[in-house]
Amino acid sequence: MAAGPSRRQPTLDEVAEHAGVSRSVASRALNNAPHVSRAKREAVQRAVRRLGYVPHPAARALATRQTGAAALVVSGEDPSIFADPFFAEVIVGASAALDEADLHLMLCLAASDRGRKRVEELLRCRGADGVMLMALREDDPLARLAEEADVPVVFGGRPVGPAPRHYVDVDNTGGARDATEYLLAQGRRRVATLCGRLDTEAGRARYRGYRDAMLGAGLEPLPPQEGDFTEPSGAGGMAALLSRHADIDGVFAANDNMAAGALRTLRTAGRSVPDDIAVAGFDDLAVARLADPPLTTVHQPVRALGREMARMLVALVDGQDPTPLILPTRFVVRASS
Amino acid sequence: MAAGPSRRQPTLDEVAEHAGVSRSVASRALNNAPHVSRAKREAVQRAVRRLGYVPHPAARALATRQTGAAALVVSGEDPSIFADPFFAEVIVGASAALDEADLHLMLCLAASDRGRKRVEELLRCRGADGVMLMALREDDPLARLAEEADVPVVFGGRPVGPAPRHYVDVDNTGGARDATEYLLAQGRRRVATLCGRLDTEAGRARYRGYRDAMLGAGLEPLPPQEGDFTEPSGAGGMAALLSRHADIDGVFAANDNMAAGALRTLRTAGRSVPDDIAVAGFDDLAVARLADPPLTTVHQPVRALGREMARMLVALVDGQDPTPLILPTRFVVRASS
DNA sequence: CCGGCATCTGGGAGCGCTCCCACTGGAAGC
DNA sequence: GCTTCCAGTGGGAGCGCTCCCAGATGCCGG
Repeated sequence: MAAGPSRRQPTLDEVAEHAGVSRSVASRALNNAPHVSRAKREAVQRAVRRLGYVPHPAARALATRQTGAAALVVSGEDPSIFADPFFAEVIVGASAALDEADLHLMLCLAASDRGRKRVEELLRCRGADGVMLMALREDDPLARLAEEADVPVVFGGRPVGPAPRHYVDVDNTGGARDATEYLLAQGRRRVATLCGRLDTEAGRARYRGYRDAMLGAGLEPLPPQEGDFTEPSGAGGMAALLSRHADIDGVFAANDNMAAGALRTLRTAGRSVPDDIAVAGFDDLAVARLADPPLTTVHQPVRALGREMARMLVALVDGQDPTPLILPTRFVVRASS
Repeated sequence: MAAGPSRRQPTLDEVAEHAGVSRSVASRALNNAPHVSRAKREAVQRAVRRLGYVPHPAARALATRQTGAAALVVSGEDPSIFADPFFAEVIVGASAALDEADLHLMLCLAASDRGRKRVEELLRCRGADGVMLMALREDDPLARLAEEADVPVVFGGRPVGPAPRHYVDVDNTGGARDATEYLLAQGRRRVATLCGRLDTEAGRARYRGYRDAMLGAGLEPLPPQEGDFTEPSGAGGMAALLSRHADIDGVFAANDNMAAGALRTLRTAGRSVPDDIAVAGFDDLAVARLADPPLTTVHQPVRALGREMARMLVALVDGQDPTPLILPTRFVVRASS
């Protein structure tokens, strides 16, 4: 804005003219392509600097059929799901990796119908060179659309159902098993789980980990108390759990939010943590450290998840065929167990 | 992917041919422009559906000189700044408002040098129809670049220095004053502040609010203990404060993260909250409720902030000249005071 | 001394869209 | 009856870039 002389941006033709070369040569020089003499290459570079030339992305996109952008789509009918700091970390990782590949990041919160429609268009018209898909639920129409679209797609977290060709996930089952086994090793016997949405693969996989650990110890798994990965659902779930099984002495929550909710309910109920009941979570985001007591939890490398999704997408865009990636989790003991 | 027949997307010419009209008519029909007979308009719509036509964004962008996207730039040398849930909320709000205007959201974390350079390019080549700028610090080069760029710019939170033409902010000073006055009204007399970065306007404004309240009560403001809006800086700052002024009985922290850090330090130091020391924060994000004790804090409408930034930007893109907007805060009393 | 080859070079044809403009024909105005 | 007008129409010229290809130049070996 300002009193800025709103003069048109210089075009490649003008650069070429100033450098005394043809448009073709200027273009080649700009893209570090061969077949340009040293002298002309430098002349072009000088002209670029002098004129403050910046290539027009749309023109380039039209000619190359590449947009120079990757999209991160977060599904879910409620936009609040995105407020989970989990996604912020994913974005930090993805953004860094995309920066390295000189790709811009488009963020699509496919919450409203309108939002979903726009994502659909994006997929079909190649509005981005590639798409990262997250937080899909069972039968999410986005999954089918993505598979059909003629665009590289990477899933962040396996969707429910058959595994897609390209995805990055963390070892949900292993992490949940580790956590539950730890609780059992501490001598807890009545261990329940506040599981996450069972229409997500993460929710299911973490529940499987809990169940496997229980069965492995010769114990009967308690029926899952399902929540939606939010703090209130953890608090409510914990209350339900207490009323059904007054004698539980351990809880594995499918994420830290829910574990924090459980802590709140337990505090209200006068149960002491970890003396009466041990609590373990999953994620190891900021809330785990801030909770009182600090949460024993399964650390998942969220930033790396974002980074690896982006890298896989870049590889895909480059015509490679990367294999799915499962990132390891790390069990972290704090005061809640 | 799949076995998808990677056949080219249909073009507008093909739609026109199928509908038995010229490209011009098809274009007009598509854009709901006048001068198209009802019959042909419908014929075009049918052809669009039959062929599954989606306009090519780059071609459209090249012809109209509009990209159909708005960028949200978050500055800061450390990408972790973005992990603050504050930004997630801003994004939810902005995303919803942009959806309504049919604009895509590009997210730029201008952390690395590379990232900043790419933002600069974005600004100069009109890679987006408008730009929202957040988290600028004093003398941030992005501010100057944005002012010079021939692109609508909206600041999220006033930057330090002269007010820009277009910005949305919250009433930082008023909120901070409310909080401090409340502490004073409770009978606290030695009230300190854990202020935020003083090279940001939010940090300064909240400190001013604290200072004004103290002076208004005839008390001498304590020298600000500066932090960087993170939990650790709140914890460390609180420790420093305690060692310098053992007798303080109230603390206003410039945000909830720092207040949470303060709570942690106070717990360790054996000071009871709110009995020995009352604590108030700013933001009212999730952490405020989760803290123990839950935080008395200044609620700021973060999602609305994002929404209004986006709306202001849309207005700007539409050629209007909106005036700056200051959103009100709301003081929320919880157990920490 | 000339064909052959590698390196440069620039003209031109797109990429898929919008939009200006010149043209048509029928309704309205005198 | 004629002009005047305007909704409706399609041709064509861009938008700014890439990339193919034909031509030009220099240098080698035969």
